[in-house]
Amino acid sequence: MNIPRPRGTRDLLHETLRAFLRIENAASSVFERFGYQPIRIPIFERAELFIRSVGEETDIVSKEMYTFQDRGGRDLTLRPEGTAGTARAAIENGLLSRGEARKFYYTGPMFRYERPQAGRYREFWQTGIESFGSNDPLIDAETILCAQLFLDELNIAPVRIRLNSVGSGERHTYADALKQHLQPNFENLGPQDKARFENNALRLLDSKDPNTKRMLENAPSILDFLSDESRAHLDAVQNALDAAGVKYQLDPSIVRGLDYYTGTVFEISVDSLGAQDVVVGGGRYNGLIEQLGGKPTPGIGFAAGIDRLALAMSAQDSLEETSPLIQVWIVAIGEEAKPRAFALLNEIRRAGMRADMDYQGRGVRSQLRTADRLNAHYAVILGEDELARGEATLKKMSDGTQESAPLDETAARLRQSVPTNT
RNA sequence: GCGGACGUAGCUCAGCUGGUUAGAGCUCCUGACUGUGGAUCAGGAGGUCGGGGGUUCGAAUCCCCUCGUUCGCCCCA
Repeated sequence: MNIPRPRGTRDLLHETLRAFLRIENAASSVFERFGYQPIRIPIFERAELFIRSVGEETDIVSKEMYTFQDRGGRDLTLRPEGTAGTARAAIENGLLSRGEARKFYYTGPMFRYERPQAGRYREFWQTGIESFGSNDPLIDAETILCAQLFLDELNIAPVRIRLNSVGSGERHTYADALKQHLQPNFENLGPQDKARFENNALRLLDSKDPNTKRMLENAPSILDFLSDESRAHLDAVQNALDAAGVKYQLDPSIVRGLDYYTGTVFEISVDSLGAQDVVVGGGRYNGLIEQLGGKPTPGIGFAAGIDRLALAMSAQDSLEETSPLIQVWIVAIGEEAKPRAFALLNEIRRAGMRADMDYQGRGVRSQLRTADRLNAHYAVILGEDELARGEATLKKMSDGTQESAPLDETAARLRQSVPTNT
């Protein structure tokens, strides 16, 4: 191949694309039931937006962003996630001035310069919701319910929901306590965990090093460091989830990587996926809007990975049969019949059916074979004989039966015979 | 960014320790069936053996580099 696609990008085709479209449809359907309205934001933003919101020290910003200068010398970044841009748009368009909570959902490609593997691409798709303006724990619970219904709608199961709270400022004092706990054994940590110890101690909690895990067994839990307010908020979220019958685990080791998270955080993973198994991640970000220059406004949301959901769907074989691409196939025989067949094709399409014909001058046999392969409901045969009678032959592909219809009634006849919902 | 595996036709793969024009199945096209699909049979099309370099009389096969995919780490959706 001469010019292959860039690493970590994909051409979406066939079943994969069908899965994507189904996921996007389920997303808007479910999200709108929860009162979210669609929003589309730029695919590139000023680099500064992500540095300020996601956090300069995070991996996403420090080594995974596609940042470039445009011809005017502006520093721009291909969006690595959707929350920052949505928050920016809400501020910029004055969407936060009304009293009630404002809810938005987005869908689109995101970009991160990571090492690709199954379920992780440099261009990947997310759909997500953001709710601004309320700090009610019920909104936290609702956000999780929304994610759950979304996954249910796609028949993705079983699913593991994990909940935690990182507090507002408490994560910092907790991180210090964690470091204090591990300090005596610092030399026993692996090189990777030593780096985490220095840069992002909370990350130690999901270390896979068995040695580190052992050292953490008696470590303090963030739950013990939450302020009364944070603790009460978390309790309220749990009560709401319990009341709604949601099965989840309280997991103090859940640490979200983006700096803007405060309080409630959660992740939903699917067992069938392997290493990249988190399909939904989200949480509360009460400081974000203010940080981006808006009035202090609480917020919460989640992002779902469409690529991973599609993988989970094929892994679970929950992709349903799709309707045939073509319902009616026109078979023209001979040069004189072609223009008339072409006109008839147009009428059939105008009558609302998916129809097509051969443009490669192939024989009757081949044309019918194509009709068969495309799973067309009908083949319409038009040759000298039919032209002479002013009729078309309608062949029902499922049983091979044929009937004749006057040319000017053919489209209407098909409209009645072709199954409507396919 | 780190470690491992893999890369032969559109797809799934074969090709023994390097040896003449690189194979099979499926798919596709044509015909048997001069205007009728799904079956069968016959023929055909389709390959820079991921790319580059090296070793050799000779490389799909051995070596190096590179690109890509994949598994794990990391990170995260």
